[in-house]
Amino acid sequence: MSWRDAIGSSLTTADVGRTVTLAGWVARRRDHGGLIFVDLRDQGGVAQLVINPERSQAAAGAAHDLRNEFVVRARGEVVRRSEETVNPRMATGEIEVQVDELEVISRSTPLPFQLDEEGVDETLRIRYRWLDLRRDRLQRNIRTRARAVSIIRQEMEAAGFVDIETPIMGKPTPEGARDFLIPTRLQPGRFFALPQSPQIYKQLLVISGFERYYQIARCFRDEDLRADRLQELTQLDVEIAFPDVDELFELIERIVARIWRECRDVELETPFPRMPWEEADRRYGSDKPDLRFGLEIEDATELTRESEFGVFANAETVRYLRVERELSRGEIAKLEEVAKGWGAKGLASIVFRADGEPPAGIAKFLSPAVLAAVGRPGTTVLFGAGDRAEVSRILGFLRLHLGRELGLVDETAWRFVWITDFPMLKWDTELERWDAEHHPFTRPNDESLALLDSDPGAAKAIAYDLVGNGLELAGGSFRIHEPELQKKVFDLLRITPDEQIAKFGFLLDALSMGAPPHGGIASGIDRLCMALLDEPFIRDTLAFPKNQGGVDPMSGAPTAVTEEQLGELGIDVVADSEQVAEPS
RNA sequence: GGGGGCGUAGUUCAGUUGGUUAGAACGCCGGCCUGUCACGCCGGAGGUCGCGGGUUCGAGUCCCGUCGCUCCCGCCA
Repeated sequence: MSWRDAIGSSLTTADVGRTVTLAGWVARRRDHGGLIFVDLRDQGGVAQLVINPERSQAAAGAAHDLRNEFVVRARGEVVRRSEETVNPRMATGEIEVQVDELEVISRSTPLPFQLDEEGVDETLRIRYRWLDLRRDRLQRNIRTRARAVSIIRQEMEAAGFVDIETPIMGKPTPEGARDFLIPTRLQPGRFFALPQSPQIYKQLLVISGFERYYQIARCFRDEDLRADRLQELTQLDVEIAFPDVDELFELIERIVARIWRECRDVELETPFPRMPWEEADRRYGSDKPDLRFGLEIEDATELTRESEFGVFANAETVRYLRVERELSRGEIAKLEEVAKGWGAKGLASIVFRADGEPPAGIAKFLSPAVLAAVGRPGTTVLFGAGDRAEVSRILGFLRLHLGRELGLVDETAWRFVWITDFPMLKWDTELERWDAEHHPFTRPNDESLALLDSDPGAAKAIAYDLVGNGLELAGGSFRIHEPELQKKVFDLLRITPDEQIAKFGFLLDALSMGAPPHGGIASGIDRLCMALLDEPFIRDTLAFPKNQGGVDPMSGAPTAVTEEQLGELGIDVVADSEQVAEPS
């Protein structure tokens, strides 16, 4: 009787006394009594066996076929163990088991994709996520994430923080990201919103006397997804009374260092360096600089002020990147295309030849003194000219692009940095008004208080981000605890007194009833895990992610609902009928 | 809202200047194999080339439209 003939019934007869070799033991899972592989190929298949942790000497438990065709239960005695690893992927030859009993529990249909295959279509992977999660990589990710969260809780508890839940259904906030809205049958025509963050609640809790609050909170933002951005994210949310920057930084550093130590066996150097926002913007064109490579942005505004090149002479800012290579015309043209994709008008360049030939590109418009200042033999200089913020942004993107393209990034490095002294406001050119850089409750530093009247754009906030390898891993600020100052900032943001009361009246009330100075920080755990796990996609730090369109290909959510459901809520769907889904 | 890339078998992909019955690997099905370990060997099934239209004697290949996925810009207090 063959293995297959026996499917659906017990295999005990044919296999009693038979010796089979376990094709591998996944060492990482040894402590969990996890999966191992049993080679039963002489009977038509390879089995993956779950060892019962209580029976370390014997193989017992449910198992999956390597091709995931059968679930079997086996029982037997380990007859040989070997530390030798013959096959790096399977870790073969480690254990041999004398199987006494083998029973087929159930069988599987052929799988929609092979688990040892790379590059499987995203939608397919998410649609069959229960299979995808069987991959070693995903198993590692999810288990490591759990360990990281456990460490976070241990450290927060040890530091005396109180874990407090806040409502998921709250008040819509027109500021900031778009809200996910929730209608309710009891109040037709009215909506709750899912929290973008527990920001106001945590401030209220500190005002209540919970002077050290934390929560691992779900946050929701109805914005476009990216490789490193989710609509539904999990963050460590922290708020304290009488805040101290050093204390907050040390807390986060302690947690991050312990996570990297215990999950990656990497010893991070703490404290992390600090860099004012202006410096990050000037040197790296970013508020989340990737410090794993150099290629810093240089300034040439004054140098080229008298230039014959009108674009430079008239520009507010001229900055450049000097690449340590002579780029070809083709390469430069390609870079220009890429830069135009980011909104650049062009990309002026000069190639400084190592062989002494005269520099090519726009060199003829620049004086020898300028050329000598910016160029080195065997390099290419790429210029950005125009509005300061725009030049900074474009060259920042270009720097990252070149870092990747030219292989400048030290992939083995861990470079964390605190970015501090963010501007408090940014000018919204479209709406022609000031907008909060962080959020409207962010406290200006003492020197900036006076600037709120005279030069709001120059005001600096007590706000900070933790950046790791170019990813924003945490961010926070001190908050405004004086109702008068809060109103003043609302005024600056063009929120009318009526709106202030309608939207934030309860916060202003709370601030007026004895609010201590307070501030905090929040860290996106999904992105933290992304960095921790070297995952290029934040999706793979989650068990059940959605695709880039915000759809769950597994369940099909979001779906249309019935007329009855809509009727109860007092909702009419009036959107373009082409775009509205039919109820399923 | 905008830009780039992709869409061919269950999966990952190939498909030459447009040219006969669209290929490979893995997977699947049948057979053989008592030490395999990406097992091996023999045989087999499986494809509306995303969808619609057009050009052409002839379209997987060229053109237009459309849908989906993906990466990016905008957006993400």
